[in-house]
Amino acid sequence: MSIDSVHMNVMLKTEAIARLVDVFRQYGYDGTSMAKIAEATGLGKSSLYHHFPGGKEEMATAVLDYLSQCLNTGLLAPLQQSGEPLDRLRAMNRNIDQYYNHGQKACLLAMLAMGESSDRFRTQVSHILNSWIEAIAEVLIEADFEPELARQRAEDAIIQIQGAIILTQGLSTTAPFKRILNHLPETLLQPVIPSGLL
Amino acid sequence: MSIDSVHMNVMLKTEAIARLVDVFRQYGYDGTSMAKIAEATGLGKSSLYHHFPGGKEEMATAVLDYLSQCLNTGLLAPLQQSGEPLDRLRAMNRNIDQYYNHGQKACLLAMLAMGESSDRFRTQVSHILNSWIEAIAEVLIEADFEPELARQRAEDAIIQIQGAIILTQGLSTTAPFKRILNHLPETLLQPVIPSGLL
DNA sequence: GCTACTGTACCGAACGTTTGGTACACTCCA
DNA sequence: TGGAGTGTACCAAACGTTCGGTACAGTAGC
Repeated sequence: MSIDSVHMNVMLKTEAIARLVDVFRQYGYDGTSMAKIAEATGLGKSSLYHHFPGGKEEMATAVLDYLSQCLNTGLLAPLQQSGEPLDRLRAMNRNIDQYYNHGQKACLLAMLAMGESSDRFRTQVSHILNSWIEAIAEVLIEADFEPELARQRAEDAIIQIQGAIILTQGLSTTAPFKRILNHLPETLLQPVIPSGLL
Repeated sequence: MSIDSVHMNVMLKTEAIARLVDVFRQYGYDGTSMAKIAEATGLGKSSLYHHFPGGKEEMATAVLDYLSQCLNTGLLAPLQQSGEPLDRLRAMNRNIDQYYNHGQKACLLAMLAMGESSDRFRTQVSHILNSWIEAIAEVLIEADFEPELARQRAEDAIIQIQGAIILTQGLSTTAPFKRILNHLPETLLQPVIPSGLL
């Protein structure tokens, strides 16, 4: 096998995986049939089983791996650059808004975290969520928050993003998602209110 | 048909529906097969079609109707009673914590709001979510919040609950759900901070 | 009070279709 | 010429659904 063919394979396979992301997150694991997979990738069954001997489950696993990589390069990288914490959080938000199409696109993590198939992908889902949370928490720690509070607020960020997606889909309005995303950076960096003020 | 037999039928059918709630919210719409439905209800497949001529889709619809009724009697009723707003919100929270088993049980609304089957149940899901939001908003309006802000905070409550369920399932920890639920009543009633204080 | 009829609840078995997955011969390119 | 990749045909199993039929309670007519 030459270097070129290796590159070709990787290219084509990752492109197929990239197309599968949208299929799985639109229909869920059970709702995604081999017919839909074949149509989305333009590949026949035999080709699919050639690239993914493990079948449907391996495809979903590959999709999660791909998503984890996208998370690192697209979402977390901006967080780890230099600059004001507020600016870095806003950069992440722009990517989130684009990726989820203002909350109209379902979240694959949520689809696989809930439901029958949850056990199979629990490890991967948990890993991706933790990476995301920790990346946000580190920014908050840099902004002089206590590590414990930083972790809590980072979790809150994910909670609000995921919840906003559900509400956006359930109410067929992008308003909640946009509002949450707009407030998120300032909310995360909001100073702790001394209890004496209340 | 006698009165007794009517009552028998209604009883049995709603009991079947009650059992189906957990099946649908555990496996999702696509993941719920007629075999699982038959097992959960103790009825044969053909008997199910006697009660639900519309098949699987009618069963899911019935489950959503049942859930809407449960929401009104179990969650919203405490909100509409007399008493301090804070106490009423805490009463709702206790029911939520119990119903979702500390976030370990998936939310059927979320399962049906996302995914392939979303279009079929959009109307019902939207209606249930709106009822829930409006019930919370009314409590906040009674607590002297502006209607617009009350609606926003009520939406935030649902967002946080739904997001917390996802995170709880994704991370296999009930900690986020418990923390969110504990803070929720106070957060909802937290006075608006004059911008001059920041 | 007996009979015939009706409606409801339920079931086993089968329906046709789709599922995820396999076997194998073929092409293409190094 | 040999291995990677693909198209065709195929499989058993499961899918949601329908069929024909049984059991039984209630009702009406005689």
